[in-house]
Amino acid sequence: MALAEWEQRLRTGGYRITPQRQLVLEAVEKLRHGTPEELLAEVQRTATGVNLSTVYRSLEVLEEVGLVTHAHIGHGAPTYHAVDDHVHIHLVCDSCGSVNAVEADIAEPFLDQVRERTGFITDISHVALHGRCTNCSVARTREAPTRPRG
Amino acid sequence: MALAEWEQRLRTGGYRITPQRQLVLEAVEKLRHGTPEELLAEVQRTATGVNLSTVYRSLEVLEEVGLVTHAHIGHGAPTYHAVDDHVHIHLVCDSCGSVNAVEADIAEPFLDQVRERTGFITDISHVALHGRCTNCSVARTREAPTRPRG
DNA sequence: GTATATGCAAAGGGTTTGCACGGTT
DNA sequence: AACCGTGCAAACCCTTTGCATATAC
Repeated sequence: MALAEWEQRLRTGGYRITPQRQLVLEAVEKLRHGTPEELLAEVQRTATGVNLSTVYRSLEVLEEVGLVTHAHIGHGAPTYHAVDDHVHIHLVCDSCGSVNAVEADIAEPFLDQVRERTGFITDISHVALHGRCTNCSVARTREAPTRPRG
Repeated sequence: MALAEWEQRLRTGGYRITPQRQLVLEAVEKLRHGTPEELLAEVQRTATGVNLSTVYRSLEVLEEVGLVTHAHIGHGAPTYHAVDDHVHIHLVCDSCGSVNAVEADIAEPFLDQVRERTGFITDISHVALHGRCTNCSVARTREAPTRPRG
């Protein structure tokens, strides 16, 4: 039988096909985005014996062969998602902690300019942008908002 | 005698003037940018007894009253700098780890657009952007570059 | 004198690593 | 059979916290 896409990718990268890697990939696809801990929880619904370090190692391999990516949203663990997912920029409010999103393509002119000036090719979705959401910037004109670390 | 600017700021914020806070602030200004560990080392050139947790607490207070800010550049500790410093965006290469910078104001049109669409006010210098520097994106057309975690 | 800051040590979250065992090829 | 991948436990980095003591006000 024909190998599935993900199997091909692993093979081509010189990696083996293992149940753990398959489960981690399926967890990423099912949850659409998740931290290593969250993915472990999902994986363990099927296979309780899987270890957190295996999830980390699997994610590293899956990312290496282009099946998943990760983004840094909050200050904690990164979130992983399947590569075919819709690309967006996360906007994290340093005041209330809320997370909003905008289409990544509105950054294109800016990123083109960065590349012209420096040659740097930016993966804008890799890290969330920080600042103040509408509510908190309005509130700020009245009184100091809450202040989580940034 | 007149209180220095930094003393005023602390007072106004309801904080006390302490040698530790002064030393941490001076370390930030001297190094121009540094991680908590690096700042501790600098502080300890003058006062060996100062503790790392005091540096963290001092930075938090100094940031609260607007004397310092921090930015997330690499994956490790954040770097602190004086508020009057030149504002720039850091560009971190996920392939070779190099860090470049561009003027923050080239992002203005983009950030205006983000605000129009979402109301979100972005502090673009707070987190470094990730991607590939000139060298590594050229090299990539020939062979796979090194791959530090992003 | 009283509230705040500090030092110390311990704990915390997230991640990586060494090693022996088990599974894939 | 050879090697890669896994589980486990320990270690790691960075940061926060509880508590007793010291210090700025």
